[in-house]
Amino acid sequence: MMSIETQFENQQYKLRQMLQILMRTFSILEKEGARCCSVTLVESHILFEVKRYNDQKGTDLSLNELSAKLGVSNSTLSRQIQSLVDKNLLYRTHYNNDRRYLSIYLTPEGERYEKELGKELDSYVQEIFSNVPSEKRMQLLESMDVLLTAVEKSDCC
Amino acid sequence: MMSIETQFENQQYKLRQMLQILMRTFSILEKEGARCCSVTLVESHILFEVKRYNDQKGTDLSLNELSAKLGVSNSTLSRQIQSLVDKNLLYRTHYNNDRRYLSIYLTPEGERYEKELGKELDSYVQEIFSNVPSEKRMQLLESMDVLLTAVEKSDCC
DNA sequence: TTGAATTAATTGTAAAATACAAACATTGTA
DNA sequence: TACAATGTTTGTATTTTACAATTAATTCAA
Repeated sequence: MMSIETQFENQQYKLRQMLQILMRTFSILEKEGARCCSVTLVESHILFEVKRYNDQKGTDLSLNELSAKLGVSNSTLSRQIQSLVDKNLLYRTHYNNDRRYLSIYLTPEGERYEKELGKELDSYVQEIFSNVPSEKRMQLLESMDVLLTAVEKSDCC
Repeated sequence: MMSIETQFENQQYKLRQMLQILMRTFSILEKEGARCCSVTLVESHILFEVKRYNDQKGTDLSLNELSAKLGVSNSTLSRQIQSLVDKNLLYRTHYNNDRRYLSIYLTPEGERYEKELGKELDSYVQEIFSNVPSEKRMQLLESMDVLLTAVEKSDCC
């Protein structure tokens, strides 16, 4: 009979393994989806995050904030943004109240691309979701929500 | 009142978004964990996958199989493996029954590294899991399992 | 109010990762 | 035995990346 502590450790271990496998699988899908829309993985992450941030917060995102969210260095991000500006997918101007900061937001074409990318990913997720027994679907969504909330509460993330 | 179809679409959309955010967060943790153990992200994925495959299947992994699992080209993987062999973390020999294939497996030191990496990630997951209400934990584990099973069934993955 | 310290972003540079195509090695087959 | 097929490696060029130094804007303090 396992002790409560051991059970807890096992659960964590299992969760970690599942997360690892899931992450890898999904990152491959993301790469493929991005390829289809002729952007790189990081570029797709930028488009996604800029869109999400603008929608949710109603304000623009600075380079510093974005690089922290994406886990890349400022210099890398600066060049990636340049590339997206060149492709006419992003606007980048200086924030008027403090001209050190950037205001980054999507061009109309950037919006289209972001939507396109999302659809590409949705089609993968659709397939996966269709393989989830229908009686488990609500539970899955709820659990993912619980997990995300926990992630947001955690200092490590 | 939403139609059933629209509800279904919304669920997928939500699942996709949650997966995207989760993936990004977790990949940053993985990067950090790998850094701590002075390997790159891809190297850590190699160690993880080789270990997992050997444990589960009891046979060694070929380069072709591994590159498909990790979503990188053969040439990239070949060099990454070389680097891990140089660091004495991987063995790479030719499979005797068909000497075209490689047998890849962890050295004792590789095993230690893999375990170390796992612990690093476990500590992150531990924190996240501790922020999941205890009455939701079993459900979360079950849901992740369901999701993984669905992923494995899906052609796109 | 001016100059130093602080903060945000960019750029110079070098190293690492990556993919494609060609080459190499081994095995299967006509 | 020749040659097609399969798995891996290597040549090459491109891309990505980070660190450190630089530039630009702001804040703070004497």
